[in-house]
Amino acid sequence: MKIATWNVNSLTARWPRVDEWLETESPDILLIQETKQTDAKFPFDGFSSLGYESAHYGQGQWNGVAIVSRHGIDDVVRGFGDDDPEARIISATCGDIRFYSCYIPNGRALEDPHYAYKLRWLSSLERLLAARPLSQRTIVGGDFNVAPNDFDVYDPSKFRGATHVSEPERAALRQIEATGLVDITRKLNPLEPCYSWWDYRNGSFHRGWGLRIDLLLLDATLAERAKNSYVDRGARKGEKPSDHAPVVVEIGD
DNA sequence: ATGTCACAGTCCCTGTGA
Repeated sequence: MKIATWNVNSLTARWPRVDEWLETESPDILLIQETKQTDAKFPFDGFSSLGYESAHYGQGQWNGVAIVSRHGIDDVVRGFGDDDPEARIISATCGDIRFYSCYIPNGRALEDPHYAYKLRWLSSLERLLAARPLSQRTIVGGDFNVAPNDFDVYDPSKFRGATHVSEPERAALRQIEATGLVDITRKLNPLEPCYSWWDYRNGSFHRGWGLRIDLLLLDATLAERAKNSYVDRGARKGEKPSDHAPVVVEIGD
């Protein structure tokens, strides 16, 4: 089983790259964030042509999350079931695994109301995941907009006082992991940074100025079966790339 | 370098978000 998560930064703008990537890499499941389109615009037929079923929680101009699967999609749930107006989480069962595709709020700045929203949102995610059945095989993937540790940041000195690295959001992420989930890319690559996002500005990608903020969290059973995990940096190159690269995990039977 | 990309509306530029 090959599973990937990818913030595509507009599926409308990125469809040629997503189409090409699915043809080349042929993952079993792709978790998508920032589709930035309504359900009416979502390319269900395009995914179908590639052999995938898909489910989308779209909003329009901003946000939007999806699950694309070669193994069926059942029991789709959009949002937390609270009053959150933004389309940032969709979950579904594909085969015998429950998948969650998440786009955590950016936060903007520590003093911005959006940062408080980010912390509330992470708390909602923790509650949701803490309530899952112990027997449920689970994969949570997405753009967390949190770099778990300083090793996940190309130059921590440039991020003092910024979002993505603050202790409250890192603590919130640890609480999520404490429900029984493993950050599989870091577990399997303790010595490689594995950055997944590079700012479009400043030539950041070519300078290696990245952050690891896109994560795949696996329950302990799946984590034991995981063989390798990597960032597909090639997808960040070339014509009209997203500012994020796909993060992949391969799981044995 | 405050250096780019994508979106919608004010609609071929500007403001917002990332």
